[in-house]
Amino acid sequence: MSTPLLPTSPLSTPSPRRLKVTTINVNGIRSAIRKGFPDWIAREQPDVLLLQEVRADPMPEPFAALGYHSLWFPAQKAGYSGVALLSRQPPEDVRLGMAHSEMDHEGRVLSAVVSGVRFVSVYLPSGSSGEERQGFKDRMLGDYGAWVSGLIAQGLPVVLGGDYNIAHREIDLKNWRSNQKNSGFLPHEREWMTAHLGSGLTDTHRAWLGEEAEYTWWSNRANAYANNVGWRIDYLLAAGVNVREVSVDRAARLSDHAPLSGWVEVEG
Amino acid sequence: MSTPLLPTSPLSTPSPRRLKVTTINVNGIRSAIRKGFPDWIAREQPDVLLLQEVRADPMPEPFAALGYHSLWFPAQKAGYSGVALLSRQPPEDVRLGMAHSEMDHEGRVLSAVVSGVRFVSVYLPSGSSGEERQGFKDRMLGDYGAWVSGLIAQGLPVVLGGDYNIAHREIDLKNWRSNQKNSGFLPHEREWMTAHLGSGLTDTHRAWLGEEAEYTWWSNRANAYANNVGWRIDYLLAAGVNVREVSVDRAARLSDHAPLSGWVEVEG
DNA sequence: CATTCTAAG
DNA sequence: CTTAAAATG
Repeated sequence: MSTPLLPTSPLSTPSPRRLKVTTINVNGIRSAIRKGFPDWIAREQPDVLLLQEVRADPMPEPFAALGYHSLWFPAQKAGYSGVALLSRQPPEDVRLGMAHSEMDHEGRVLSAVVSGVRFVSVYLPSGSSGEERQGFKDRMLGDYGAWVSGLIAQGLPVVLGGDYNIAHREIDLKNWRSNQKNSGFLPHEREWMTAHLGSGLTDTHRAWLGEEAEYTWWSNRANAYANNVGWRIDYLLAAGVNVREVSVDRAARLSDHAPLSGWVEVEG
Repeated sequence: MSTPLLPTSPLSTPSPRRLKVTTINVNGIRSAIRKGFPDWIAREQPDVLLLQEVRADPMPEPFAALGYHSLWFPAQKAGYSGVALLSRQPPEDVRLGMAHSEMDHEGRVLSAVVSGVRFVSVYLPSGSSGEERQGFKDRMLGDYGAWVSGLIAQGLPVVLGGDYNIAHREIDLKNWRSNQKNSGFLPHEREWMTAHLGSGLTDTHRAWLGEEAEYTWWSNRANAYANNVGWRIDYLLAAGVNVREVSVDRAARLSDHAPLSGWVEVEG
């Protein structure tokens, strides 16, 4: 993972040619740790981890022992939301939040530069608890989309990983017909997602895996996981950089979401 | 457990000559059920069960299937306190509470007559969370003591079972020296207990088992149970009736308290 | 259905 | 340390 083939300036940190990135909604970092998250990390060796719904205050820390720097942006309300970023290399130009009081009070966006790529961990609101939160979600989509456009315009390659709480297309959930009026598959949410991708982002999962139905989240109710009644609501989106070998680890069972990983090709 | 040896009037319910009574602080009836309380009941076959800290709203009901009538007196605050009485025979002259708004809002006393004996399930307040609750406990001790005296004066035999949150004597807790300033072993609490017993009640545990150190509660902290660092704060007290074969089932592990049982000798 | 936090003991 | 409930997903 170091770069023995290329000369590096004496002062620069040795940079890998490619970085493995994983995004996962952990639905409580404590729960994920109990379910073997540290072992999973030791096995999979991601260079960058983007976590959502950390829901811990304070953040538990078995990650330093695994060799990671860690950034953590909790919600103001204890036990709710919160995102984190773990990286093997020291993160640079760290930004906690997106300079948006409503999003930032709920700990929904955190970003930092690793190996010249800006990584973003994002957890977009759920609208499933009712009208009020759906309205909030809708407003946040607009503001977040604009913020991402601005980020891309800054010129650095960008990798966004997180839980968008939106399935984009019919292929992205098991029962699309019965969910057309449910939050997460509403027509305007899908249209927003199309526009978001249109702002210069690649849906790397689709780009690598093609038109296969593959999900990243299964409800805890009924037997959704066993019956593979799932939704693809977690994304790894990229601008100005290639992400290859994208994969969903359906078997991990670290939370109700599956980890989504890929290899980011960085400048040597 | 029926009374084949004595003639009964045709209209009366057949009465056993003696009743097995058990008192236990279940620290959450749902938790106790998970830990095998129904099996314990099926094995031990108590005729009357006096439960404290039921902490359920609504009361779960696997007890009808075991052949029990059930009475339940919850606190106003969900998930807090609450007492219950289960009996094989239909309970008579049921009294929910002790006509004392503070005690009754917290679901601390419930009583009913079974086989001519008045059984009381009582959960006296803990003072361990601070001054305010200690003050409350102290006031309740006075009022409860007076209420019991009145009950005894009514002439029916009385069996009181419950969590008093007081260890009476030095023999009643492992570390009496270090606990002399802690709620549950304060001098004035111990004196109240002496006076309470003096109002005509027998501490049936001591009467049957003598001066052996035996506890009914072990803190969940540290390794109190394994090290038998316990307190005797649960009692089976009797007035006007004999209770024999009193025993503590230390091995039951249905909650942080042990069930305390005895045989009540009733009129045939 | 699963999670964390809370209050309480 | 353990519990039940609350809020949230």
